[in-house]
Amino acid sequence: MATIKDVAKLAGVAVSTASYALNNVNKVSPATMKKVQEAARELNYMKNGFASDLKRTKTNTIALILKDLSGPFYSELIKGVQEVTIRNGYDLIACSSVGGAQSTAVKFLKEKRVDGAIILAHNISDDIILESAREGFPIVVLDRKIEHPFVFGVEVDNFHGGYLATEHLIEKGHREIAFVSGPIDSHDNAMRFEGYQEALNHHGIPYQSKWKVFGDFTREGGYRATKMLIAQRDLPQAFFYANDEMAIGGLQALKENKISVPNDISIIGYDDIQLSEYVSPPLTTIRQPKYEVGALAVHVVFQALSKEKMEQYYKLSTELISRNSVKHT
Amino acid sequence: MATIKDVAKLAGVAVSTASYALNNVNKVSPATMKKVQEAARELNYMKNGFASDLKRTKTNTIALILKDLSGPFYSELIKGVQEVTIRNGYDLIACSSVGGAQSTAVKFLKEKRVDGAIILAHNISDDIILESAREGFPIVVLDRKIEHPFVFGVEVDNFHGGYLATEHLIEKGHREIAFVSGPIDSHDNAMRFEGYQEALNHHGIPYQSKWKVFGDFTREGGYRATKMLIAQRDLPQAFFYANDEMAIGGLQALKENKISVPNDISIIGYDDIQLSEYVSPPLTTIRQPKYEVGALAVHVVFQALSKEKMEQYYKLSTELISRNSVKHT
DNA sequence: CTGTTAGCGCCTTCAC
DNA sequence: GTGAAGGCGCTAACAG
Repeated sequence: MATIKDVAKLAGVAVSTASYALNNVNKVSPATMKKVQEAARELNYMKNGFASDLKRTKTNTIALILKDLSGPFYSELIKGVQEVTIRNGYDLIACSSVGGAQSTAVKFLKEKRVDGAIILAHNISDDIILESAREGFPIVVLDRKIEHPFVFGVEVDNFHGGYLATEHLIEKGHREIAFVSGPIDSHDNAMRFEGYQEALNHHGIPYQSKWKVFGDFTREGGYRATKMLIAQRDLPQAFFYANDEMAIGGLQALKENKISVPNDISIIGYDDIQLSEYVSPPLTTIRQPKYEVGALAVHVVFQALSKEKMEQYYKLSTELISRNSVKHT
Repeated sequence: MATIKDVAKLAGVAVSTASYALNNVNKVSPATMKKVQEAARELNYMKNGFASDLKRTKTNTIALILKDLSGPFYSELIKGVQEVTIRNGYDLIACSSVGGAQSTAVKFLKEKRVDGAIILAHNISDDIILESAREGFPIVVLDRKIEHPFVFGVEVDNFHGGYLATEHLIEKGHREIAFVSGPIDSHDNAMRFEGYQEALNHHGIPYQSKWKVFGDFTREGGYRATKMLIAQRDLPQAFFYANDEMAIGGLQALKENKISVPNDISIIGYDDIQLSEYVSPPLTTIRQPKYEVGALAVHVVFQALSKEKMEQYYKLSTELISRNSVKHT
């Protein structure tokens, strides 16, 4: 690799001059400028990004940390993040947190390889975030609440979403409503569950723990949870799945047992992923403003970076999307 | 930010000792080890990743460059890349090429911020790749062919896939088969088209240019292309869409015009994206071994990095997935 | 085992 | 407008 030194030598100038010329600092004569640029081209010179970042103690890039880069769920969110990042002249890299403490994500968090981060990955511990955030390195978390002057939160109102979903089911005449839960360590899941309980409560329906089953946010999990309830021959009138993936798994289980949705049983999901519209029957669900979450999150990062005073915590609202998996009355 | 110097000072040792201790180099007594670690904890020390990369001239991370981070298509591919990368103790970052020459992707390519790259983004020009690849920085391209000692190719056999799809349609009794093309600058698309022509040819069916329409690889494009043909009131017996997204758009157009698939017309897609299975009718399509492509691509990067002698070019095969969008005869 | 020291490649005062 | 020199934070000889 050619370095700036080589370029300077070939062009017959000092390194500093070469640096100025290469960075278009208005300090060098057109003639030398040209000489340097030609030398650079000839040597196929490329600057070493690290060296310059090191010197400037600033990377101009922010990281988006996801549990799993390959999930279809994130699509819209990423788009929001990406657009705003680029519009601000920053670079965006995405990295995954698989591998926990050894993951790429943690490395980026701890080793000052980016200027800020957005996290949606509940396998990254609070501790790591707490340790990493600091002045000049703001972190925004999308799936939890952390008290720290340099960590901010952007969240959708999962409590209200859970409430909405449950109330919708109640309004359609259902009283025995199962809640298919995601992982217990998920804050989002917990809030949805609380919304569910509150709606039950508000409508005078006692909460019964037998109607809470676990599905782990995966399709497979939703399938199994549903099968289990079917096997017990004690079905509720409706299912509220804490996310769409599980609902789709549940749909499958129901179909295999010739239980018709929504005639025999109503189901509702959460997230409004793309598939939900295509599944049969199309899934009634709670839509989250994913794009907005992403866009706002980056926005917050930039605000923090420019040391503006601001809220620590933002909450976006959800919306019920009514399709055909809930009985019409 | 505390630096290693501060840690050394606080622990009362030399920087080198601190460095050794922090990196678990088997060279330092348990006592000093402990002292250093405590000092580090107390100062909330975090190493500066750049500085260490700079020194070692090696980053231990590879980049996956995609046209659009938010596309659902890449899911499986990313998984393949990710698993192999991690298994080799490397880090993976994904970045997008939106923005062309100013994109994050190009920056990473040119500025030696990673040790190798995998590219699936046809808006990155061949020139940039040619300029960037070099000894110690191998690049694997997934969507084109480039001659360069340090760029390698992994491709699925799109020619054969196109042939397979077309032949399937022909075997089901269709002779007038439209080809809904993706963007002209897409190499993948071109190969699929050639496969289509070859199959026609092989079965003695003359190719007619009126049956080639453009859909741009988007759902909207497939919808419009299909509408156009419908408006001309001169429909083929079957459609071969160069990807599933377009096929799904086409399905929509057909449905709106009360043209039944597969009774009135047969359609086949390409890619086997997740949605294809759920659409109605489920889409017959060509499956690409996406996971394998990803896994193989990283594998090639590592081989190149370890200077093994190897092929420049790999080709994986495709498979027909028969569902219900083609007439059964 | 521990300390001293020379850079990695680049940017940026500071003199000229 | 240009050049010399210091240093960003870290690693890895090398010497003790």
